[in-house]
Amino acid sequence: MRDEIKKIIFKAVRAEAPDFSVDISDDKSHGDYSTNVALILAKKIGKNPREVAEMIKQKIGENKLFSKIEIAGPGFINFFISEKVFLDSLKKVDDDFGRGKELKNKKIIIDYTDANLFKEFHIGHLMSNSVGESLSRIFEFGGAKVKRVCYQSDIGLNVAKAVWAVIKRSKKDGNFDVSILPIGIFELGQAYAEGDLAYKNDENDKKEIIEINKKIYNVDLEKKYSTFSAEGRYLEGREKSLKYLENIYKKLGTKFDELIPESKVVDLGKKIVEKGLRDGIFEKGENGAVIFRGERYGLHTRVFINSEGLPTYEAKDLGLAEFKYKKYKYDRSVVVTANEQNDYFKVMLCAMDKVAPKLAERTKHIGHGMMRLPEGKMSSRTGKVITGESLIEKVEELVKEKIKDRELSKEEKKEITEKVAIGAIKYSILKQSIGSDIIYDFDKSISFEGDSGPYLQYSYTRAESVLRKAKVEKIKSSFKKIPEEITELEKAIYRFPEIVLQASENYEPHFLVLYLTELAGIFNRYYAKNKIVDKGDEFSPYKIALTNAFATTMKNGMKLLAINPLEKM
RNA sequence: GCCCUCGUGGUGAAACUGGAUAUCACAUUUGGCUUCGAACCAAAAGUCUGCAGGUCCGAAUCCUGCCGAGGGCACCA
Repeated sequence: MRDEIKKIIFKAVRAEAPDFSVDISDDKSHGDYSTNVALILAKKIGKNPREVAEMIKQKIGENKLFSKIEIAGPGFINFFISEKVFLDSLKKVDDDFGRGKELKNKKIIIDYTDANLFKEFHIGHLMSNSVGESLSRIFEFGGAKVKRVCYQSDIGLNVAKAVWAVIKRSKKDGNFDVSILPIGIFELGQAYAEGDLAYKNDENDKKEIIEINKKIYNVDLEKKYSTFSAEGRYLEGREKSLKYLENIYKKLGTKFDELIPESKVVDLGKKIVEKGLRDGIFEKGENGAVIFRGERYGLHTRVFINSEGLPTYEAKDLGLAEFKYKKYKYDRSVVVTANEQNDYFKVMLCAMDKVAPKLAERTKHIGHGMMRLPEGKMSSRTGKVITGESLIEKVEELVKEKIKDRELSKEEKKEITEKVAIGAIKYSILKQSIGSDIIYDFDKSISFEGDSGPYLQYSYTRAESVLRKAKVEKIKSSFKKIPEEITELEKAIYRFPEIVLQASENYEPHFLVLYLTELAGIFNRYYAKNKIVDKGDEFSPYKIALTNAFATTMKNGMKLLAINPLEKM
């Protein structure tokens, strides 16, 4: 509708059209949509805005889309949409309602979660996953072909540190002790912290870790190694980590098309940098490291190949981009990480722009906010983290407590517990704009009331419950008899496709969250005021149709957030 | 020291990217389940947007300067 109105205005003002906006009015008395075109145009041609608005209004004349056009305030033009428009759209609501075409035939590869093998899955990964999964679904709904990938670190100094500690722990008096095998995944997180500490504090340990790092770089994943070798320990831990992560992804509703291990892009990245070095894009710095002078572009210098001759994260990222492109020939590549990497990405993308401009052009980095503890930053280096799992478990406990007296089967309770908990967490992450941090305060950030995941789920469930009752009472939905005046609910449902588009264009799921929360509120108010299933009411079939449209819209929207709709809760 | 974010009722956020009377939720106070699910609804009170200037018909949003918080700045990812 917004575009429709824009077109109409364009037609009315001809070539004079300046850059103007058409907005959804937030105040009912200002109509459904409003535009500032007259204000901007007036400035340009030096006339009174209200006069200009009047002129435009005359030119638009009659249009069956609008029931009324008004000029208000300093010169806004307010459009009142005719009820027929809302009702026509209401009739079309189905599982595809909201589906767009703006990304039709576009191939998008999206990279998110990026958990590390040999480290625990912490809240940051949970955030990246929620954001990435939601964006993926939004892009798909907009018509894109989406490939979900997860770039997982399975190599590099961080891994070497963990492996070093694991080796140390599985030794007794200098020899490997079989009884200490195998290592649990929880120990891996601790192993990393331990290895990191040793790396900093002990020169000898540091040397050993660097040795291990080199060995890991040369591991052949297809080959078998002795369980007692560094390579063997490494492969075992790798296997365990992968399984552990797979479970979590499943619970969160993500199915990756491909898990790309860091080790796969190492050589590719190194080659790109070496070529760039010959072309003068990179240069040799102190100690023979290959660096990129970001200062030339207002950024900072970063090391791409370290003095040991090993590619760093930056080189690997170049390799990763090429790897992805070779495989998927994407039109757009989206990378979701925490915002602490924003500056890093600027430099890396700047370098990429020099060595592979086509890829850099198509790449978009999204830095999501970080989950912070009230007392400061979480760090896996110090072992001070909240794991994703422990958070989910904690929330599940609360849900269990809430539904313990409900008459539900054991299976139902299990499903509800899990889905409500995940929904609550996802909501709390997605409700604000992507870049801003969340202060992790357990009681406040994960809520079941008001602005919350369960609020959405509850409203949907309630609507479903009403529809079930309608079936029992044998009242069928119908648009034959429509009340004189339509309500806010019809209008709100109508807006859904525009909101989806807005979320897609801005890479911002929170627009959707805000909208769905409002939609749920409108339905709940409607529900409180109206008896929907009522044999004595001639409008009952229409109310049921409206409830049905609401439920479908809600379901479509929740799916885009990867929050599960529930029949019962 | 340099660079990048951000500062909005007591708390957490929003403001459709420069628009109309700054929204929403939590918490607080009050009212509503013999009637389709009260994880709900209704009502009250509470912010003129860190501070000081500037641009504009119009600023939470843009510019300048302070104050405060967070992040990043060569061999971690």
